[in-house]
Amino acid sequence: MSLRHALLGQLAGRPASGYDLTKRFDYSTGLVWSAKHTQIYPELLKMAEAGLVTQGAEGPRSRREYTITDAGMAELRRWLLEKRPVHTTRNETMLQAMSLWVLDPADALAYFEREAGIYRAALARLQSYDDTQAWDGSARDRFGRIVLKGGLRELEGLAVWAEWAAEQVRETPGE
Amino acid sequence: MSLRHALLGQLAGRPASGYDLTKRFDYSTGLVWSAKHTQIYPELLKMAEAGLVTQGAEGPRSRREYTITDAGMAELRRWLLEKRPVHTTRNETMLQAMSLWVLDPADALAYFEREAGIYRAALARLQSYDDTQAWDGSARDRFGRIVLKGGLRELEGLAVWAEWAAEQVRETPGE
DNA sequence: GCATTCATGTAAAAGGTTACATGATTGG
DNA sequence: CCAATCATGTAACCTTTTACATGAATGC
Repeated sequence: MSLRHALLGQLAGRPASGYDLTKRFDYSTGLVWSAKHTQIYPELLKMAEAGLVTQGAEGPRSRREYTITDAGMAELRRWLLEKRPVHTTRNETMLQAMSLWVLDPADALAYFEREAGIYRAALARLQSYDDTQAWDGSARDRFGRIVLKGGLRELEGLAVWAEWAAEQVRETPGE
Repeated sequence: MSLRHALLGQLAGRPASGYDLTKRFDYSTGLVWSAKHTQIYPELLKMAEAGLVTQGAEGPRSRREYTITDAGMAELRRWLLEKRPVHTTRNETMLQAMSLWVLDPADALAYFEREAGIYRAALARLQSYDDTQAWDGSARDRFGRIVLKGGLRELEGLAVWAEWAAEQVRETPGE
């Protein structure tokens, strides 16, 4: 139930609505975990039922802000201390890359070049997000920064890999 | 429907049984995509119905080998050429890392140290797999090697990141 | 003979995506 | 006034995991 804990982690910082949280899953949090609003709204309702969050007063356009409770904070801590993270990764680019030998080398080359471009663009986008962030020295900020640096490193690694892969295909075109 | 194409990609190299494929998802293929036998067996049956693979004669212990058909190869190529890979990643370690500021610094430090150890161990395991592989010069092998190098790079990046994160926590222990 | 590995499946539950649906507020 | 954005939700479907279930062959 990682989505629940992802939401608790966000709400531990400050109260937020489902809409706010959805937007965050589109950029900062989404770097690391993804979720759609169709999954977030029902989950927040269930979390309120379970007493992990409380619904505040309704704002304009029936905006509902959720605040984490003591029980919610306790559950978040329990998850961090007890639940070992799952390390299985899913990388659809690398999954496709494994099978590219069935294509013409020119198509495989185009594949890696396109992917390299996508990774470079994502890297540039995240870099500029990093640059525009006003980092205070709070603990929350420091850990946010640690994760962001991890994301930057990861994207750069993938970009370099895709570029190297393209080079490999270029160097050995025929069988 | 990535599982279906992951299986087609494997079968494009040589025929295999559900059991063989399951084992591969535990190490080589599993680096990039994961699946359990409970998902693989029904999927192979559906793929046979769809004419993408054919079931060979039964071996000992009702072992069933599947061979890719021309239609299966065509579908694999179509997927590689037309389906853009999904780039959303899920990294539960980084998801937890975002919230570690709610814990005592000592617990956060222990978290990163443990993760660094896990990544180093996974890296060593994959490195030795790489070393023991007898790479021929075939196209299939070359692309397999490209993906393996990508996996090594990724794991090393994560190990270095976790070590750096631990260092960050050590350097700024209090608020 | 017995433990391990090989080998295949089903069913229920959980997690996640896509399609559908609605309405309020803000800014130009 | 009108477009864009804010804001919330349901239902159907697909994907993935967990639990249950069974039996044959191999190696010691």
